[in-house]
Amino acid sequence: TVYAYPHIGNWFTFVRYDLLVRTLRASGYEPRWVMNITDVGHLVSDGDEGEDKLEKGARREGKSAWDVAKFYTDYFVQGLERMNIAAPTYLPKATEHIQEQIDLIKRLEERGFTYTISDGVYYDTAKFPRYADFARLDVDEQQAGKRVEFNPEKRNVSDFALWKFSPKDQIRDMEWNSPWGKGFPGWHLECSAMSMKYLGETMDVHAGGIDHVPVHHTNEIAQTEAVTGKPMAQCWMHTNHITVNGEKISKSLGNGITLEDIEKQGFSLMALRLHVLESHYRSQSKFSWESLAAASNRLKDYRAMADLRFQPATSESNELTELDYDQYQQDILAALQDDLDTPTALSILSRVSGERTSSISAHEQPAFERFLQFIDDALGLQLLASSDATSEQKQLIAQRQTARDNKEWQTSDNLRNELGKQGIGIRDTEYGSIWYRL
RNA sequence: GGCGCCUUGGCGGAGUGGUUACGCAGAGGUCUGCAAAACCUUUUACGCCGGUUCAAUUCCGGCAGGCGCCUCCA
Repeated sequence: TVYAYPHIGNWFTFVRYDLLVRTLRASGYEPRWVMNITDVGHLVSDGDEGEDKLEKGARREGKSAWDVAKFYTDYFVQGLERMNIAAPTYLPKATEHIQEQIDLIKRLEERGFTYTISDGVYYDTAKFPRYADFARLDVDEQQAGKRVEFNPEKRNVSDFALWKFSPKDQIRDMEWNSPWGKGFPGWHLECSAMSMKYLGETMDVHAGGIDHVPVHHTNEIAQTEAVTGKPMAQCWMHTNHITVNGEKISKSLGNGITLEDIEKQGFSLMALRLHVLESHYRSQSKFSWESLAAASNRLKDYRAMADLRFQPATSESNELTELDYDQYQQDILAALQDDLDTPTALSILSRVSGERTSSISAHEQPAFERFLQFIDDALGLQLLASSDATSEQKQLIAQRQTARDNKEWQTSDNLRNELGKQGIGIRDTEYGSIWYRL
């Protein structure tokens, strides 16, 4: 929903979707990935009756709802790129599929699943007997109105709006004509309408946050399956949430850390990405600056390993034990294919980086580079994004070596400092001087 | 009130009925012109109480604590 800046909890989830796509690709599939943009507001009851998040956001920022949606949509798409999340095949917008949504309501209406009350057209969940099954809901025991005022016109507590009428005394930025009156679609509707358009009546995998199980996904299923009579998805993937200081992230708690905050603290977004992979998507995991720093250091090791491809390779005659990179690759892929077990995948990668700290052999270089390419494809850590040291820097390294050979320590240290200013560190190993990025 | 989840070493985080997860951090050492890095060694685990079992962190029950959902939310 594009009404505000996404926080890191959102990005955790998006990275996990990305891992699914990358794992499928590494396994020989070419998934069609649809990520829908909710650019028409949901109903809220933050005490502002008749307003929704987008309209509210617009008023807050002194713009129209359309401007707000566009602004945050653009920001979101850029964020996907910044986090190195594979580009979805389709990014359909709810506002561009109003007709499809109206058509879906018509089909539901024909089948007798709808009824109209003063503020909109509703879905009668009692007409869909399997309604509570998906989330194992105990609808009768759920306390209606405990947190939100219950609309007494609704037939059942769990009934939800398919089409909301615009308030009589108000002109909304976003509203459309429909057979039932001027208004706007309920927010569960777009997912059913757009998924059927782009993925057919049954999709292979439907992903989403764990929080959506009881309401949103339940409602999606009710809408879609009432019309198709087929399962909406073969498989559901629900990502758990992260907590910050033991609490969930929410705007009201003011702990919504953004990508900008991450960078402001001096961390790269790839460090954040690695941090996401360190926990399993089903687990509720914790975010802290300390653990992000740990991930950042870990990434530095991986990068130093990747940069070995620029260093002088050792001859084949030395004692460096050859590694079976293909085997490591297979093991990592197997871990990912096992319910996206990224923690295990990383433990294998760390084993390799622990073995390759100073040098690689000329003989294994091609396999090593294939391995790095696989890691970048599967995990998206951009290890191959770094470039070689410049020829000037390499010259300085050589000069320093000469100075050391002549025991001109002052000169040698000066050169090391100079390289350090350029972000290049030097380590003197048994294989010679190796540079790495500070 | 209803539904569900969690509790692992300094931090993060996997996993398993009997065998090192992994990462980060800490300590000591080797190496080094000095560093850095690397390498070696090292410290502390499975909330509490019962039960099942030859054996439980890993299964069962209870207790304590924490969290999530039942509003929009990743």
